[in-house]
Amino acid sequence: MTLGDPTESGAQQIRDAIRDAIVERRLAPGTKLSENDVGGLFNVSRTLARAALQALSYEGLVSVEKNRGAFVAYPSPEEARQIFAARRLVEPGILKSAAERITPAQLNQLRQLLLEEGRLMGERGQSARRAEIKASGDFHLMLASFSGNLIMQRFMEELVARSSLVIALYGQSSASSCGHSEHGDIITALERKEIDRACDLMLHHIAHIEADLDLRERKSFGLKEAFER
Amino acid sequence: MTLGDPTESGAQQIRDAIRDAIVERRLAPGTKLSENDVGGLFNVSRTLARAALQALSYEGLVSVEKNRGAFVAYPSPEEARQIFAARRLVEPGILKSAAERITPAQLNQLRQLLLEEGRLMGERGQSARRAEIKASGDFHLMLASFSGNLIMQRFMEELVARSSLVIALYGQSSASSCGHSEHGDIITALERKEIDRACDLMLHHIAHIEADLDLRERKSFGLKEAFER
DNA sequence: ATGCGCTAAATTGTATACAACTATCTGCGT
DNA sequence: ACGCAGATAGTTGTATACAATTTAGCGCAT
Repeated sequence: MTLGDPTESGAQQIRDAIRDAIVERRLAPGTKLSENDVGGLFNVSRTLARAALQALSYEGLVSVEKNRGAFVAYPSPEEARQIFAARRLVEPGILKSAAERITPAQLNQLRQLLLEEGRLMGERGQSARRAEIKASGDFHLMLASFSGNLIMQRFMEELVARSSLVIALYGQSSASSCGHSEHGDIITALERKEIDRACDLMLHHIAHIEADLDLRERKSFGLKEAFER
Repeated sequence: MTLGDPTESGAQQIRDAIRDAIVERRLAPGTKLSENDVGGLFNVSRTLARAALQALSYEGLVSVEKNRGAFVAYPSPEEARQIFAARRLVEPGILKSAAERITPAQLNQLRQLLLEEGRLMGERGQSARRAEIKASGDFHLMLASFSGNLIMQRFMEELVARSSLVIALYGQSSASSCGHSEHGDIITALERKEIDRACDLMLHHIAHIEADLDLRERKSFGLKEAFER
């Protein structure tokens, strides 16, 4: 996706690794992320670990409490509501912008992603489930990248990542696959240039995801288990 | 010296101070911000200076180049266009959300801000001009805060701050005062519960600001600027 | 002068050291 | 057993030290 810097700095790599772990739910909300442990895991000093955690806090994925340390964010129900309100507010506009400039090749990319998503839906197991979560988010991110607006793209990356946290906390297990057919419907509307309909479908899609939320407790992996393979 | 929020860490204070300086145009785009200088200015070590600069880079106000240091962001014309595209995409939704929950007291706050803005417009001098810029941005930020969505509020803070940079670079001098009456029109529409009209006015307002920009590629500095620092 | 290669100075990248704070444990008194 | 003061260990906050890289300066050949 972003091929700006060929060499990602140390802290950025760590940030990305932890973010993936959070988004793919290997790290549960509320998990403590001590600077020593993080640094130890990646064989770097606390300096870089700390920088990575700070970066994640700017994205809303980690909350750092003064003199107490960093934790995987544990969004409140109100926060969750605001995250989805933001998505409802923003995604139709992104979709519209993307629809105006989308190419057949890009439509094909979306179809391909949908296929992959469907394939993963059929499989069982934690790892397939994680990949499915990621693919589902990637659909929205790909649309954002097609909008041609890097700022909105980055904002969507933040919203999708935080949504994953919310779903991890409050989502019901069967919910995540619900969106699949809706993704397909949106693509179809895009192919037919029915932009308003696509926006409408998107709004309903987001509403459906949100409607499936409910309070729920999840058990967490420890930090070490999340990264050892 | 400052007996502010004790939870605000040193790095955050420095970040806020530098951000204010950038938004109020006391620091010109492209200005080098060396960690030593920043630390020296605030009597802290490079550690905190670096953290503050990193934070600002996440907000898009500072660009850090690997092994080269941090500079006040110098948004390209394309970046400028995307910033305003993002605002057009987002602000109508924010306005709508705010309109649905706004109270008479809050409408009054907006009126008050408008008054202050008008007062500053009359004055001359750099400092009044900076205050005017700030007040103009505060109008949009206040609306965002009335939307009740903290995430959108933070996003708008970023967009308004970056807009200030863009206007500093590409704005024509007489332009910034244009928006004043439009702010008033939007408030009036809000008072009359004409939400769609308010959104329309907002879109035109943003378009007007953008239309006043001279988005020509200024790839190279003038010779004078290139050597002074 | 202009351009090139080299050395020296300055700046950033990362690790370590120390200070400040928090959390945990211990031992005592009740 | 319970609660609490104080010691102890562990964690974070900040400063400093060292390594890696860039930038600036200088001499030299063309």
